[in-house]
Amino acid sequence: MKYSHKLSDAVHILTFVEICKDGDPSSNTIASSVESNPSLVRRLMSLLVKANLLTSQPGKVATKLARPAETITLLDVYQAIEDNQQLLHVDEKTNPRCIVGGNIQDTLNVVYDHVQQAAENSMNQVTLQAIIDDILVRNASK
Amino acid sequence: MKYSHKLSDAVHILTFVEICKDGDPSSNTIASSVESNPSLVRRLMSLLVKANLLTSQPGKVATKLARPAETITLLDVYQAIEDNQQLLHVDEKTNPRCIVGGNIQDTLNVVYDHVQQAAENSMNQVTLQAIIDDILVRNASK
DNA sequence: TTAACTTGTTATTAACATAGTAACAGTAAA
DNA sequence: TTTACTGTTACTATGTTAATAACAAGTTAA
Repeated sequence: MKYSHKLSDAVHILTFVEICKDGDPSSNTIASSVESNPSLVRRLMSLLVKANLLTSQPGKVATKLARPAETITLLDVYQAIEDNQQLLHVDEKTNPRCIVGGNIQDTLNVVYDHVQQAAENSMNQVTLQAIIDDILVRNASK
Repeated sequence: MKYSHKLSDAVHILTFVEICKDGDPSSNTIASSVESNPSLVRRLMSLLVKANLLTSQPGKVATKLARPAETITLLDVYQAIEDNQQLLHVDEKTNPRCIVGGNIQDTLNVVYDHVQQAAENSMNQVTLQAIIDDILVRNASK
């Protein structure tokens, strides 16, 4: 798919768990909010648990944030979800016998790393709490 | 593809045209440096011409940069090549009747715009000339 | 003019990542 | 025991990109 929603859906899950913490944070309920299916949600939740952003108990509907929403950033979620964390990718198959083909990979890797750093810095400045607050404000002003 | 090489290949083309400007900038020659095929290269070149980064003449091997490499940035190439210019994408199919699903799209769009801006600022600071210089330095130190 | 080459474009196929779905073992609780 | 949930795996469907082929139109040289 051109438009990967994994990050957005993962943020959605975390947000839902916190905002509806007195409700029913089952994968079925969350899936109906994401308008996806429970299995997909569970797969993402599994990654979030492994990254220590969520806690859960097998067989029980007991999902909670593993730590306060103020301490979770968008970057945390990004790194938990995206197995390939690079936004830009070099072409790894260029002709090594050409001046350009033989060096451009290293050159672009450095450049792309800077772009990545800039994007990640931006992601690191957004907390889950800020996202939650914004959602609540938007909801209140409807 | 998970790893799109379009941007890298486009930079490769521009770099090749400039570095090998006294040589043969035909799509065949460039394709052998990119280790891709001439048709793919021509398609990318077509986009670069439309974006006023390259000039060419039908039927003639006469491809050149449309303007000095100092005035072309990675962002220019990115915007010329990537039809969808967003690096991150919101899930546009969330449940509007849920507090979270009904507001998270707007919330994330703002957040993602900031990330995009940070990435594009970084891309805008890299000129094609800087990339060319780096390639030449790397090549000289081999 | 012809022949060989190029660009620019379109169409088709192949490769592959992601979304969606189904299934099932294991756990918890009534 | 029955029900419901989690966590995981496998499979299918969908959609994007890479790769390839083909061809009209322009250029150059013989």
